[in-house]
Amino acid sequence: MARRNDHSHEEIRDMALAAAEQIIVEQGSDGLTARKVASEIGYTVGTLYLVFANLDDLIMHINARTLDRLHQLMTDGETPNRIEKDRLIQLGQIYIHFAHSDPHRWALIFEHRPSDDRPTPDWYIEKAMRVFAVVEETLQPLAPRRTKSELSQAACALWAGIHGICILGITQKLGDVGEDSVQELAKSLMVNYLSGFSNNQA
Amino acid sequence: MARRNDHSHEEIRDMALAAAEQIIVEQGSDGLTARKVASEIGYTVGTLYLVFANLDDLIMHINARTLDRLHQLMTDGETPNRIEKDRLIQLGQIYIHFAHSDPHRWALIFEHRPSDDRPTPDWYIEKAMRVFAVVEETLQPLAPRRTKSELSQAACALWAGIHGICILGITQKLGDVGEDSVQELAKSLMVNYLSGFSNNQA
DNA sequence: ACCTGAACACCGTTCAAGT
DNA sequence: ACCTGAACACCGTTCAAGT
Repeated sequence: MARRNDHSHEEIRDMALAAAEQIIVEQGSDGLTARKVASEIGYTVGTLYLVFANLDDLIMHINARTLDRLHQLMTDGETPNRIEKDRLIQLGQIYIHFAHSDPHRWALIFEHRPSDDRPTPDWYIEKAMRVFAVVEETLQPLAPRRTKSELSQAACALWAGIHGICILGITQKLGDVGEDSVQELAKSLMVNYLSGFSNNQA
Repeated sequence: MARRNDHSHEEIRDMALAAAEQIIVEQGSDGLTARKVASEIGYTVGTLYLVFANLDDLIMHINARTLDRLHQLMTDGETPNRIEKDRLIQLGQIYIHFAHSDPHRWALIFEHRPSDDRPTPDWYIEKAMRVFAVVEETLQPLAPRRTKSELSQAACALWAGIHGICILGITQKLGDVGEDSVQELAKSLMVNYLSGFSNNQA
């Protein structure tokens, strides 16, 4: 067989991504193999390598979609009149809920480590930054006298903190705690951190 | 060939762990395979399965050693006269420095996810708790009026926070920041969190 | 009794050869 | 031109068979 031309490369790409995402959601990253993705879309493995550089490339594109969805969730239902502090806490809640409701796709983002020879592409970094920027913008009104670099450091510390709680919670490294406990821990982190960050500004 | 009896199973176990750790340190977890470990100690793959249940079991034992070393680092050079707040910050520094100086072994602890059918053994959980207890004990004098459960929640939030910063720092998810920036972020997290946690107690 | 090594069921990745 | 499918170089894990 050969020369089927049933689908354009663009179409094959989208089909492969959709199939890969379904595998990830259902079985986690251990279940994702090139052969499975290929057979799911009715092509052979070789075809996948016509469309993606390798499996890492495919994973990166799944992660890009995941970041887009997360960004959507974080900016959706934005209620500008809300008190800023609540808005920040809400962002944390959204993140944690996202991680719990879609643990495999969420975990995939952090399982991927950039190798030395293939550095993270710019389009990917940009998507990651876009999510992060939401936090930074929300934090700003809460400490108006802080410099831009202080704010971005605070957003970093805070978000990494939420993320760490999420990880240890989901991977059960803190014992068998549910989403509610994780939410509480995150809230405690944010409230106490903000108390220091907002009050002690120049 | 067969029946060599050059080493007891105990000895083979130790040799295998040592060889595996060297591979991890030098090549990271991707480089760790049962065949490599076996050939490194002069036995065949099969022998490894006489001594470990599987590769996961072997990794768990490496992680146990890593946790022991981390605990050692955190309790070594304890200077009781030091101000408590500095001691806590020092713990954070030790953790971050540890992660940076031994990134592969550190990462291995968090790459391992407990599967449903093989839950984390008690002896492992105990070792993880022992590290965590150091944080909790150090935190206690800083907020003497907090309840035990508030303290343990705070230790959780704080430590998970440090850990999150560490992860995002080392895996370059915050851009290409060095150990110094990570240390600063962690310090910012601890100082601001403590400010809220100590001052707002009943 | 202790260990081997070959086998099984998989991988990611490549690329000559079919249509 | 487009895709195949067989090949290569690996995996983790098992277990009959050698000494």
